Amino acid sequence: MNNMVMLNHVSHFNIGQILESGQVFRFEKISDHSYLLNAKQKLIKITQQPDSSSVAIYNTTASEVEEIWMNYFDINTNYENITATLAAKDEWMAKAVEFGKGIRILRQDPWEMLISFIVSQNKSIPHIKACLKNITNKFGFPINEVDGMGEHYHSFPTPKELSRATEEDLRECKVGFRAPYIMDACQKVLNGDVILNDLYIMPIEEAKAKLMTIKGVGPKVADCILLFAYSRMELFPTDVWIKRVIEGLYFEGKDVKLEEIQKFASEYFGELAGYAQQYLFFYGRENALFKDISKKKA
DNA sequence: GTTCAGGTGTCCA
DNA sequence: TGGACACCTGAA
Repeated sequence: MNNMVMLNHVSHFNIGQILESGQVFRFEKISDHSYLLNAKQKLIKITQQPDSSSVAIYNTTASEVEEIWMNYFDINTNYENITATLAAKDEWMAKAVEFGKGIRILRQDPWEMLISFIVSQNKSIPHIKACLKNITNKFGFPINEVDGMGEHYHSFPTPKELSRATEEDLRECKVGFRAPYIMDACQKVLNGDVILNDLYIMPIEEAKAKLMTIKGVGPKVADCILLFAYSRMELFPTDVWIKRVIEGLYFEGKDVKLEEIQKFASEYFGELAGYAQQYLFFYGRENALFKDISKKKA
């Protein structure tokens, strides 16, 4: 792959941690320090040596980096204050931040996040990735080939492209009972019931309610979309993993209602709740923290 | 064979 | 208003 652009002196950037923290699905690890990332209708390879502040992006140009990837990777946000503030909360946060200090919250495409997190419900991450690959292969258009990869990659289908899919088509992509949800999302976006670009400036509760008019979008999926596409950092998407971690760390392992966890996160982490969620999720999942709690309670 | 996975819609008290 | 329960699918 040619056309390499080097990013130098990037702090709080670890490509492995960024991609493995559960916010993005269309990537592959291709070697120890290299990842292939399919996003923004591009295919790039990213290579970063351990603990290096230099990041090599292949198959791109300086102007693309300026126009697309700087924003996508949120390079201009200074994570120094964010990590320092969160680490000062308590010793667990300090550990979580230290463990995932190279995490950044990406600025991804709202439509792709909408479909991705509809698919994500009640699925494991490898399965989510497989379903999204099926969908892109079937309904996206081919993008540039990669040397020696022997595989064609496809862009994420637009609402119009995906609206061609029948329920049967979608079930062939192994999305199961989520097929009608995807069709409803296509329809509401295409007919203007939900205008994704409007959500950037909409009050947070209104934006969330708007997303939840789509079938298959509940509070957790809406929070993920608003955090990972719209950078609404005050949100704290609460899934089974993060629920266990919060219960384990801050509620003595007791079963706590969703609302109570959200209330706690909002009061304790404030505007940084979304970042805290990412650090805790990554820390909790990589270390399988409190994985047994739900079993013991049952 | 059973259970569980980054939840949500539906039904019923 | 809130608590069960089912739901595609496939991996463990």
